[in-house]
Amino acid sequence: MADRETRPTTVWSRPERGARGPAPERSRYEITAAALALADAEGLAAVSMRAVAQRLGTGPASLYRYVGSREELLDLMADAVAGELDLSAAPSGDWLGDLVGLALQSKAAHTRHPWLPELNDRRGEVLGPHAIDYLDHALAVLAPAPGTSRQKLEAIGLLGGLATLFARREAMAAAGEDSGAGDPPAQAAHLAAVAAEGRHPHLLAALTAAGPPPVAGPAERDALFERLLRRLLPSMLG
Amino acid sequence: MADRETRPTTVWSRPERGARGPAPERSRYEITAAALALADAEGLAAVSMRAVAQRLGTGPASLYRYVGSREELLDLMADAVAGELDLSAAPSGDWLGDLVGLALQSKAAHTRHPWLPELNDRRGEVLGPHAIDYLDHALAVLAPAPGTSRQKLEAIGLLGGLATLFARREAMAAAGEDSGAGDPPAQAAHLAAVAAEGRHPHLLAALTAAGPPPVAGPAERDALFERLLRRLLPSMLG
DNA sequence: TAATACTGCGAACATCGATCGCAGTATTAG
DNA sequence: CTAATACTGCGATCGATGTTCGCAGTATTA
Repeated sequence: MADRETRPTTVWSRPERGARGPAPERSRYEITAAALALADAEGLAAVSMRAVAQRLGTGPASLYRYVGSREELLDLMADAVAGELDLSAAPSGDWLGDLVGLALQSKAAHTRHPWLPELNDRRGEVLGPHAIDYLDHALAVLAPAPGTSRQKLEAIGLLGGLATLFARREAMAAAGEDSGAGDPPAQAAHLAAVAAEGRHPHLLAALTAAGPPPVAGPAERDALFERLLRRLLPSMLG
Repeated sequence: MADRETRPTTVWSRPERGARGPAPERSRYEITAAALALADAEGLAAVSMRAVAQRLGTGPASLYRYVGSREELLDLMADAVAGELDLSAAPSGDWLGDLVGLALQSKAAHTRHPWLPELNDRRGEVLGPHAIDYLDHALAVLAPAPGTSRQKLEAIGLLGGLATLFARREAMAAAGEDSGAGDPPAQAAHLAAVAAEGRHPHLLAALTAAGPPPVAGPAERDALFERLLRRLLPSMLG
């Protein structure tokens, strides 16, 4: 009559191992690390249960003793990245500066793990322990700031989104011509060809005037990001 | 000796149909429309070649006469949404106002098609004809604005990213409690439980103080978005 | 009229996430 | 000490997915 275990919902609400049988030969951590390495090396699509299993020298079915599904593994990966952030610095009182520091760290994490946006786009994202630590830390930083709790939570959420956005744009700029394009040689050539047809005069002008290489160093990029945040955040917490 | 057709690269660089055989029974447009309807109704994951084919009353293999791969179909979908934007209004001279108008349209499109971010997160996104029209239009709007062509292209790109970001946040807020969570009941309960353990005092305080429902209407949301843009864009084109 | 280049599409393949069930092992109960 | 229990590892397998092959039929070209 017990209705079939409706759902423990998240990885973290289920115990890592039972208390009865033999000791597990692997751990969630080990599996998550393998998945992270795979994603960093070959992209998120390369993180298949089979590939992760092979990397650990076992069969795909074995992984399901540790994670309930691939989705759960992705949740673990996201939380592992959240755990990479350094929250050890105590709030300094300069909440804006502290928050900007968090944002820069977050942006750096996205640069380290370009597959993060793809991960976060899944609906119903789950907050793991590290993400919760981050949230609490950010709220601690914001304690001396004005604004309601709801405003602060929204500001923190927006902060993460902006870090993602800027990291993505910087990655694109680094990979060649910008303007929303992807592959520099092919895409730029295609754009130029289309523009040359005459129906897009402004595009043509912009492309021919593009002239000098990007030259914007990472420090400049961070500066733009920081300026935006310093302007935006106070206006959200009035 | 011809090296195996390296790659026509995009859907649009390949002719829609050959000149020899029987007339195709369907068209790229028809297929794209079916895919769009499916995505709107059941999400992007529901857009499988089989599902699209079934919706058109044919077999999966037939679709490959129109698109080279599922990826190309996704490109077509993205460009179809770009085609939903109304670019008929000529630049008014108030470039900031015109640009904000474009951004609001873009945000609305993301609200209409919640699967758009998932689409755009694929690397190497390809600009179709509608996207190119949009780009040229935005550049036309920016003609009287200060700044280099590169700055303008970057501003336009950032604009799109911000529209995506805000649309996502609004969708989350509409779907229940915010704070970066997904499923309101389960996730909020889980958060509260964790916070109650005592190690996250600021989170606990924020959650218990959350009090009144969101109440922010869509007009207010648009206003926040617009304020941000009006402040940010001029500083990017100095 | 013959050659050609296309169209529609059933059948099939590789790969994916996930489940089942069995053999083996550690814990617990009596 | 023994039996019952609840776990672990994992080969075999399932259903779904994107994609390809090859054939029968059709319109265009020579």
